[in-house]
Amino acid sequence: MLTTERHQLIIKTVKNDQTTSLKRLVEVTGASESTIRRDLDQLEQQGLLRRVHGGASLISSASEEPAMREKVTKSQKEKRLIARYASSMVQPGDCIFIDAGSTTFEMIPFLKQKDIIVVTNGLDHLQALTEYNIKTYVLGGLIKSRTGAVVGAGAVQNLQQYRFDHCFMGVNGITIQDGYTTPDPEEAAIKQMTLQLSRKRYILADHSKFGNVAFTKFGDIQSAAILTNYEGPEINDFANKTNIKVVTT
Amino acid sequence: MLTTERHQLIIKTVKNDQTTSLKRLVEVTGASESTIRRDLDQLEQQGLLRRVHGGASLISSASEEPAMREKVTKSQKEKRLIARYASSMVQPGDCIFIDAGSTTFEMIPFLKQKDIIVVTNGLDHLQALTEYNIKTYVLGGLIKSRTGAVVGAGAVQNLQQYRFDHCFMGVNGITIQDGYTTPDPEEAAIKQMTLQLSRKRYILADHSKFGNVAFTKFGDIQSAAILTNYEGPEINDFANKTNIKVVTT
DNA sequence: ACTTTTTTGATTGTTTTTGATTGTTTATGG
DNA sequence: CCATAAACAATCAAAAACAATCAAAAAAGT
Repeated sequence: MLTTERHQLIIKTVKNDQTTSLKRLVEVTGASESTIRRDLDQLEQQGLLRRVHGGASLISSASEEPAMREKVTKSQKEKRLIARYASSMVQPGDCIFIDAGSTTFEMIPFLKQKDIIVVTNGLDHLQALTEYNIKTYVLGGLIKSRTGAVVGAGAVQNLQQYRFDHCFMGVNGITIQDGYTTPDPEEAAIKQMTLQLSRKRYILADHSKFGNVAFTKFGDIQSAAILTNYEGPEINDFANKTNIKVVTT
Repeated sequence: MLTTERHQLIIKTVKNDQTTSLKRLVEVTGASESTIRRDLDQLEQQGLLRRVHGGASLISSASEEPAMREKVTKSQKEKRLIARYASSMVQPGDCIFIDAGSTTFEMIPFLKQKDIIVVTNGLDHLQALTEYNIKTYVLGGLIKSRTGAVVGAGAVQNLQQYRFDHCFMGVNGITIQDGYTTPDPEEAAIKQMTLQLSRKRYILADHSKFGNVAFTKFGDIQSAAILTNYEGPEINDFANKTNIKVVTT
């Protein structure tokens, strides 16, 4: 049986039974426990079901959109890999900031049951965070409708009441010369302030971000550590300036 | 039987019987007393039922708080009618506060192209507001995952930087004696502060809210105008205390 | 045909869940 | 008020489920 076939079968079974035991899935598919566990991990990552002790259940909310969830793109896989590594930096009890953006969004499933406090300016993140029962604060301020991010002077001010163990930021451009850059000055202001308020600072950037320069700079290279999957030759130049972790698997 | 399944079964049984003995739950689920006790602990923690000596009962009505998605379909037509009238109070250029909750949510489509600024503490409102291209500020603070509302001390503080032409609030209970009440003290604090910051104050309440008293009071009857579809005889008593508009069509 | 990569299932030790047992608290009837 | 029984919380060891690891099998690439 093909992996994708098996995934389909699992989803179908869970949909049908509302909640299904791992043993039953082993029976239905004929695969081993290990394989089913791996499958459930993946399917949960894709938001198609929820793992529970002993099996799997439907996603709690009625927001099940079987066809809506598109297939995982390549860049999404890269982002998820980086996000997974980033999440491993987070320890129980930490207070962290998660920036708006698609890369940082991928961190959320990996933060489940970490017993942490999250502050974010990404509206898309909120639903996911609360669904995973993660204690979440939203930054107050103007909503930039195009990106679903909270920005503006009020947001910067609101931010200053918090202090973070870690912050995880997205970025649009990284070069040695120009540091970290992003198109929107409003969002840059948030990022800049967040960097100041955090003990440990991480930039999440897939390979496509390297060598680009966007409109607004929000930090020098050395102002944060870089988590990436970029393996180009210039990596060493960056490594001389700051911590950089290349995530490959 | 999976833990999740058993939890579902317990909730279903309690909902059905209003109050259930531990022994009965042992029979129904086939689990041991110890397990059921642990389950009840957890479910009580989640606010889904209340433990009593010998078993469990439904959450008492005063602090009951139906989850958001249950509320939506209930008496949506009534709410929409009230919400439409409420929206007609809003003039171009106004800055308004829209409270979290299903009734106020219905206002949003009627605010399209009004050229206004909206502040809200309802996460569910945000997506709708931005979709209608309404300039929106979100209140910063802790997210209460059950209702999707922003609450907490930070939120109250954050609120104080704003002043509103109008505020539109939901409510759980209205009586002459006890004024406006709501189950959650945290949300009540937000409502109370909002009332202070607004020039014109409106409570949106369908008929089911009249005569109820919830746990926390956030205002006297005269502290806001009431918009409702309730046509009972006591309406005149309320009318003596405050402005009340009965929306019928 | 051979190497490399991916997938799979078995095995490991660890964590979570469970039911029995303990002694303590609470309700109730005399 | 006391005695008694039921309900309770706390503890513990067994069982189930788990994540992590590894080598074999399958698939893909050369």
